[in-house]
Amino acid sequence: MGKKTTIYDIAEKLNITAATVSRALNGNSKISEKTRKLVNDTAKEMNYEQNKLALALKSGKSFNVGVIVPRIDTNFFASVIRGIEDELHPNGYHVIICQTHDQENLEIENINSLLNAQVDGILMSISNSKLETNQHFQKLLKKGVPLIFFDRKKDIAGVSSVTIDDFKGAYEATQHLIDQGCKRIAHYSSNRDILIFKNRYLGYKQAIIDNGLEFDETLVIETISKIIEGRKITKQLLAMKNPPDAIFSVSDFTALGAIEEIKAHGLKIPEDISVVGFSNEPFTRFMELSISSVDQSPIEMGRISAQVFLEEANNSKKIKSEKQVVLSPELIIRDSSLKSKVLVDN
Amino acid sequence: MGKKTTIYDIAEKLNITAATVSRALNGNSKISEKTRKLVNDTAKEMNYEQNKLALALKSGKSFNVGVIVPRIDTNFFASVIRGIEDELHPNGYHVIICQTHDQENLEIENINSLLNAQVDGILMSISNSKLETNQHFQKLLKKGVPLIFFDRKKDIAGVSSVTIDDFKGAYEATQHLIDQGCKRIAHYSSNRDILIFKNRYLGYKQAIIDNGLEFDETLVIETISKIIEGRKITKQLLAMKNPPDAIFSVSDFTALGAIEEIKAHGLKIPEDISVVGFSNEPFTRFMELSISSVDQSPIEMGRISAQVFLEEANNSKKIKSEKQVVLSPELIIRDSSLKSKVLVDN
DNA sequence: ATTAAAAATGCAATCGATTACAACAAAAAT
DNA sequence: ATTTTTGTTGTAATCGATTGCATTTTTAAT
Repeated sequence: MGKKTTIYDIAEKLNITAATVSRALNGNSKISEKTRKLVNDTAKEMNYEQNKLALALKSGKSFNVGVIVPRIDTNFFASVIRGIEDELHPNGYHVIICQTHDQENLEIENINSLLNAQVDGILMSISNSKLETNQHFQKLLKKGVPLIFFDRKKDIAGVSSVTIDDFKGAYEATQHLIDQGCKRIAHYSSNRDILIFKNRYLGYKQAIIDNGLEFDETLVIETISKIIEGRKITKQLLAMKNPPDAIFSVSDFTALGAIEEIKAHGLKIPEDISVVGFSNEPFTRFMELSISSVDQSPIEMGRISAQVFLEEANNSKKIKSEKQVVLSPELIIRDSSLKSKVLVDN
Repeated sequence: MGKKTTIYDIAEKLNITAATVSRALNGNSKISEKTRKLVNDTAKEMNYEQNKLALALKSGKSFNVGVIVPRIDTNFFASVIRGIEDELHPNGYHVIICQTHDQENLEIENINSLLNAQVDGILMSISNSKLETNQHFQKLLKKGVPLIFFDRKKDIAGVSSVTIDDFKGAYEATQHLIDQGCKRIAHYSSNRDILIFKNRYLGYKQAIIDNGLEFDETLVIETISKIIEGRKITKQLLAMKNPPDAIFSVSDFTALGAIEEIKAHGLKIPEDISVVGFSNEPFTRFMELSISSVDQSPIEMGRISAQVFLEEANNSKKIKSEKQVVLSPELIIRDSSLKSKVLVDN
């Protein structure tokens, strides 16, 4: 079992001091070319590897960052994490993943746990809960640990964020439906205490108003992102005396449920009812009837979040920079909402 | 900015030694009830939090484990990681994620990097490459760092693994196709240097032979897990003078490509050609034409991998236990391969 | 050949917690 | 009252790397 070699081992072998070895290895101070080469060579020869823990203890930096998401096994979050990883890894950082399962107590636990692990920063998407406390975030700020929100953010002074322009995404999706001739557009929403869902609602509403259509609050339904829920509420809508001729959903999953239910009723998509989802989950692309959706470029979101973190981490601690990056969403028009192919092809 | 309080701060305030504080906090030695309570109370009062880095340096344990996967943004790996997380987190461990992008050099880099970060163990699925070196794994073993393979494993003495019975999964899938009356079953394979793909191939072959069908090597095609590749090779197969009447693919993605291509040729599924995939990716379930597939229970796989790690980590280091856990796959029969619904419903 | 200036290296403390071992106190045994 | 035992706490080293300051060596200048 190979005991790890330390700088002391190298020092001993070379009859010099660990301090010299350290400096030589780091190329920092003024060390003679001769000993520098000597040290580097013997280090290689002895298979020396810097002990990051000792470094971390001394410097107070662990080169670990925490990432907290509701769950990891959805394409969106997995992709964001991938983006973060891709950006951070070349910079020597490692990513520690935590899941909240959308429970705020787990969110608090995770933050404490990561803090305890001495992470250099935390990137997170807040959990879906109505609790109003910000204590755990304040704790981070007080300790000077960089905190970056992505996607699901909260407006907190001193906290940077990377999101997409949800208002715009929703506005464009709705405008697109209107352009297709739709007049009664339903909106499948979610917990509007969370900014992204609120903004999507507002974007939808504004597009309706700007186009001189009637805004009907009964067509706005708050639900959760599950296929079965999409079916349920669609069934209810279709039973109305005056059912909608389009659906704009904040979730691809409820959009899928809607499509299933609409088909089950023998109605045609997009002719009778057009559907647009949100998130551009992979499955929307290769369905038999592909689903229009709003892309959030999750990998990009992850990369940028990581960049924002790196900036804050490298900044002189004094300057509390707060950066709000807003990415542009991209409406992906597919079968489920495209009535007039000719118009687009031209 | 709250400077973290250390055991020295507590010691100073209480006019005792840091050693005593440490002992009191850990409840280990024989410390008088009085001082123990006193220490614990003031610790709480001063918001003391143990510095894990110092502990890690002293003990050599970081309570971090590394997880290496080809990529994180696929449902299978994301789900495995979720299982690992769910199991490890309650035990005080954190998970550090690395991706290889299926490049062996990155695999080696990641291992070194994790080793450098002093992880207490590594759980991984090997990268898809034909390189024959095991040096980086041997290095881990030599250092006594527990290594656990999941899904994509290699047979290395001293390394535990958690996989599914790929042979069985493939055998059952093929048997199912035969039961449906298929006689010429193609097999979309992948790099068979990787055990899981080799075993799926063998399971497929055995089922063919056991049922007295002709085994035709030209129907076995090695490819990579992409929709477009599935389309390509399917196009070739359909151009044969004697095309297959079924396809068993080691990947849901190539299976999807096959389905697209078959439809494009005006053939019917499953009547003309039946299709079964592998992995039970979420999209297979809610396609218009749902795809039969073999479920690998990824979350379970992750959980068990984590459990195996915990056992090894807690074992007296001397005993080099090697554990091979094999989970049972589950064939999920859906539209793409079910010709005779009546038979099943009865 | 001396001395001043510059370059290279050593010394020792530090980061925060743990733990043999020593030392002291209090209680028990003689 | 003295010794032994037991129970508590202190001392100091350790984990591995970094770094301000002191010291030595080398080079340049007089």
